[in-house]
Amino acid sequence: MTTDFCKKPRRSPRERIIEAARDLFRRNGIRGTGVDAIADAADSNKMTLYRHFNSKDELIVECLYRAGMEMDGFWQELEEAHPGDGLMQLRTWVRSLAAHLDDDSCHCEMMSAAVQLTDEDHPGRSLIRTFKDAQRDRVVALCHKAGIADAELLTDTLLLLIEGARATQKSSGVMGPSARFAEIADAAILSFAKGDIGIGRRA
Amino acid sequence: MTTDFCKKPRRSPRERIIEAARDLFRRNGIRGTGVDAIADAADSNKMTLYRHFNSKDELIVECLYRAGMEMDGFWQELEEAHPGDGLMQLRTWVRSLAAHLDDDSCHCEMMSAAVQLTDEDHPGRSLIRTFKDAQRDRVVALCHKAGIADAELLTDTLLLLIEGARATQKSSGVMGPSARFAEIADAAILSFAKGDIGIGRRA
DNA sequence: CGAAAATGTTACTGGTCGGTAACAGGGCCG
DNA sequence: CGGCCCTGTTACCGACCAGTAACATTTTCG
Repeated sequence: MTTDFCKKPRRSPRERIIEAARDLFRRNGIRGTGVDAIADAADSNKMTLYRHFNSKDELIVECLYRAGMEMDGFWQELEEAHPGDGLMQLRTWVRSLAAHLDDDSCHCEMMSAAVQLTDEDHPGRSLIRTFKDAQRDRVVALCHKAGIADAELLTDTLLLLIEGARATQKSSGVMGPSARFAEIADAAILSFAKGDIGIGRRA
Repeated sequence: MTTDFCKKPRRSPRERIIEAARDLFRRNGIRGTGVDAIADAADSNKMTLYRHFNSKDELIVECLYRAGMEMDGFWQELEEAHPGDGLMQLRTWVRSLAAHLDDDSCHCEMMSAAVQLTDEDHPGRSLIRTFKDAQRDRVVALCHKAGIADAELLTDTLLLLIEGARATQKSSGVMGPSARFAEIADAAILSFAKGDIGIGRRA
């Protein structure tokens, strides 16, 4: 029996493949990543990959699903951290997103996929759409709970700022407009919370 | 001599190739578009393409350059339409961008390219960066001329909203948050113009 | 242990990719 | 006219792509 004191129980090939795929998709793009490279990075092989996923597209969908689940988990953490305090959840959400804009590993898998999956019928597109709609509903509910008058308007304002921050970070770098995202978004939240019915528009 | 009453002087192969490339890049993505398809769509051939561009990457850069030039031309039109009136130029700019969010042919070539050109050293990336920096400077100058107190902050707010609207339109559709972009952005401009020093924050 | 299930290895297919060589027209201008 | 430059055509290259078949190995678990 060999010493196994440093043997970490390796995750299943399936998990390794998904994780490797997400990483490569982020770094090299979806179309720029071949299944061979994924299998290799996962320390597995192409056959095992195709035993778990009928096609590369199916793997793409699974990756997007995981990304969505992670976001759902984050929403849950926010609720547990500030139970019932919608305003605090909103502000913490924004602050946390802003923290990810500093490094280059921007986790905008949904947006990236939306740009790269040009086929209108790609199954990943409906998943993205469903996730985004659900996220919008959730933020609207949170705004309502926070006592925001026009919850939908603040929601759309924040969603535009967030996606804009992610996109701008990719094109203008970390010192571009996205550097002031936290400041701008938080000001918007506080403005609406104070009774405004739009950016700087008093009721 | 044949009747040439309907003979439109065809543009040069070079122009046709660039135009076809931009169209295909928009519709099928950069990596999803092959040079054969470009040459075919341009009603030309691959050899002529490679006589004008040493590589596909060089063609990509030219396409991005054209996109930037078109934007520059639009800024010029704005100045001519509302000479000296920075505030009006800003608002018209926003309104015009919003008008393009309704159809699916969203002209976010820069953002799309920034996502798809994953190679950090791709020559297109520096072009995008330079263009975005110049655009930011221009908007800042316009805000100053419009008498905005914190010109930089309004600029970054607008840039985030704009890029966010484009990105959101691709992931959430035309009925998503981008549908209210014009309303949100115009409110931000008016808020800053009224003396606010941030979204809803009075001096 | 022993069998079944999961995983790994090698080699292969047909197709597409970016890019090139050799050659054949075609319009323009002296 | 005759030469020249631009354009078009065909065929090809090596590399990579997604996906599969056949077989060997390891892991899991009754």
